[in-house]
Amino acid sequence: MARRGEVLEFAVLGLLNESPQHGYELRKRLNAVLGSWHSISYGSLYPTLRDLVGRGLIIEDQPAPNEPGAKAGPAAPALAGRRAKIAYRLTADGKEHFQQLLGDAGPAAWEDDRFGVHFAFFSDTAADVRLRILEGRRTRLEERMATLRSGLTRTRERVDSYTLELQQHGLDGVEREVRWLSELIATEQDNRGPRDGAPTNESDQGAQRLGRSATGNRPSAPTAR
Amino acid sequence: MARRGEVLEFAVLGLLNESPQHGYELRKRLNAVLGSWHSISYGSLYPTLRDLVGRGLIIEDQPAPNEPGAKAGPAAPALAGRRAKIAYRLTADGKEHFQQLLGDAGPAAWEDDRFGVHFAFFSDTAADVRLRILEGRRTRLEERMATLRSGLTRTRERVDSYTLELQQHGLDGVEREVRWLSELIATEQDNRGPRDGAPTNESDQGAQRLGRSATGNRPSAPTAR
DNA sequence: GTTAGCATGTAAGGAGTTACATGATTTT
DNA sequence: AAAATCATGTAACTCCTTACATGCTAAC
Repeated sequence: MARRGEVLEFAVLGLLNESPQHGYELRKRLNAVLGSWHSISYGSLYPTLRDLVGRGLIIEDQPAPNEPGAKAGPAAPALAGRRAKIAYRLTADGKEHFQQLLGDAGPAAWEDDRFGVHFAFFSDTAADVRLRILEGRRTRLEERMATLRSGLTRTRERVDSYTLELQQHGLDGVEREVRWLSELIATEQDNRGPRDGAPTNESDQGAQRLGRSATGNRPSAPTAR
Repeated sequence: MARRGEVLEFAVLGLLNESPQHGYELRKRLNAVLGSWHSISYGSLYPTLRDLVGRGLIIEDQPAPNEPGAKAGPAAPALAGRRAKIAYRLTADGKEHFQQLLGDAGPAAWEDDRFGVHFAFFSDTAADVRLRILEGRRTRLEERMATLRSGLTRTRERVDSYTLELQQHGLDGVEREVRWLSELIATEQDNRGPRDGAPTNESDQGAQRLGRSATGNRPSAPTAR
């Protein structure tokens, strides 16, 4: 069944949940959401869209041509013609499916590849789910930190300096990630702190002031060090 | 021609350049060298080995049945039998090819995927090549930093806080990477500073004291170094 | 004498990319 | 009218993983 990439699928549903769009537009937004690292290509996007259509999660919204002539319609100005833009939007099933994905706070949500997408749609995610994902992610990274650290103390003096440097740099990176998550978690807890567990409303506050105050990194001028 | 992954191939050649090994061992070392992130599977490794054999870069060294090949193991296993371990080692061609890969300081060497492997074998790399790779890498990342920054100032206030936070975090990460590279570059230049351009010897000093002195991150004692 | 771990391999397929092919719209 | 850019799509291929299949050796 072609089982197209789950991350890509999730991201597409999320973007279409915000507003209907056509493929070309979608791709650009996608590359922003999924980070600057790996950029999705059309050869990947369009088959995914077709797959989602096939499963009834999205539908193609062909902006009504003047004459729905399948082939030979005369090109009316603006948005008619034989090869019009295809705007995709979520079906009811698609919305439901997306909400279900959003609600998933299980281990899958804090894997390396998945976490980014989940985070990208945190504004649409329930506060408690956000918190559990952040904490799960942090635990996962703390485990990795422990592994890296023991690896480092074991191999110290046994490998050359560059390898050591690389491993240390990797460890530093993970530590930085953990600090970041801890800040986010603290912010989340602060914001729901006094008000107790009751969620205020659907897309609640809490995202409004993730002030990047005393982070520790980025001390002053960014480039001119 | 099956053109197996270039990174994997490079790493295998590099490890076999250090010492002949068999596949199982190789895989573990590989996962250390390539970082904890993506771990190579046998389904990937063995075909690569076969490919390298086919191209005459490595050969299979089947240890003679009742002659143990001086295995430096916990105990001395008398290994015999029809299905013995296959130790791979570089041929003359393989050594030459690896040296050629090591000498490449071109753009390919500072791509995301390639840089790590190049760095892992820096001890075997000429000092000037090291420097050019580090500087190229830094330039690449500075470009990315600029892109991210302009993206951030453009979209600020237009996207939700979580997306912003994610983008800012990504930018911070790249900045950190650039600082790291700058330190490494400074160290490299210090070490060859007085002595001018003449390389001292094959696997020269310079890697010996990459002191992670005043890095700025890792404020206190991480492991008790 | 059976479990656990070492060791080598293969077949199928997943997740994407590149390169190509085409057409529509806007800008110069 | 040419060029650039927007827009959609396909075929072939790459690189890697999963799951399987096999057999050897050490330890309990």
